[in-house]
Amino acid sequence: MTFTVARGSIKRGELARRSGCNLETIRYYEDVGLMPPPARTQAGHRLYREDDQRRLRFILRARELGFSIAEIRSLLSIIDSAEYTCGEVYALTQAHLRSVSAKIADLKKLEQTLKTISKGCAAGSAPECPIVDALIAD
Amino acid sequence: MTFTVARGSIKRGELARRSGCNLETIRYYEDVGLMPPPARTQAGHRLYREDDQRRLRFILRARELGFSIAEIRSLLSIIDSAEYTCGEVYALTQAHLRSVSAKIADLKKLEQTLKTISKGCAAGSAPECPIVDALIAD
DNA sequence: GCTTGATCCTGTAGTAACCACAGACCTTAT
DNA sequence: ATAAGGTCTGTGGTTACTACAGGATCAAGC
Repeated sequence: MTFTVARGSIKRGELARRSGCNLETIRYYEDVGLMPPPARTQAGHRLYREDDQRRLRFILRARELGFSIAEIRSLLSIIDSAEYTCGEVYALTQAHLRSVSAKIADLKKLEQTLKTISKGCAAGSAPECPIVDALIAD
Repeated sequence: MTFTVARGSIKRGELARRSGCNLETIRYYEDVGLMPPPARTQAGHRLYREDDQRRLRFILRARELGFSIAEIRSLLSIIDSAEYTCGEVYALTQAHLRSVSAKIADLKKLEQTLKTISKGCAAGSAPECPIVDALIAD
């Protein structure tokens, strides 16, 4: 007896190839509840449809934009609710934007400090190092 | 029989309080080889001296500046070598500075993208969301 | 019908940099 | 003498994956 895979359905390896996602990561997203448990073949092989592919694309893009798994879970649960409003998605996006901006500000301060403490350094062969001094000082 | 703790030596809790470091983190830094195994009391309680405190301050400051444990290990091994030269420390610092600057650049691009995709959003109650569209689009 | 190589399955362990807890032991003060 | 608090060790949890190991299944060729 032969079973044919449902029209348009693909297995995990193919989904990984198409999305550029790591094979194991797809299973991970299923484990943490971002991807729904997919249909299976008789033998237990996962079968993904068009909308699974769209959902994975969404997740991957959101990750690229620095959203955490928890944030994406929130985004998806909003979107999954039959009648989501754009305002909720907007609010989450703005919150994330604020945290990104804050991180940039922090790193800039850090960059400045690193520049300052390395300024006094001749990078020479002398054992006196203003960088080390700056790191030890309180 | 009574043993008195060596003059100036303090135990882990006191070191944590003075440095602002978490108690367990001190043990962690010992485990990963940033802090040397300290002297112990008869009962096995750790005893830290002045230079241990300086070393911990160095580590904590370097962490604040975003150096990884591995980077700090390198810095410390340079400094620990009897005759280190300032040039080596300088090189590591510059490398770190470059990676910080790169991270800033990345985050700025991200910030820009987030601003762009949320610009078209009215944050209204309509179920059409340009943010979601942007996240799904490839 | 059978073999071979690719793909798939599951569960587990590893990564970075910690933090927190349990259960035992020690110290200090009353 | 005892109670409170500090310290010890080992282990498990966190985030977002990635990488196996060992076994089952699939597709193709002979």
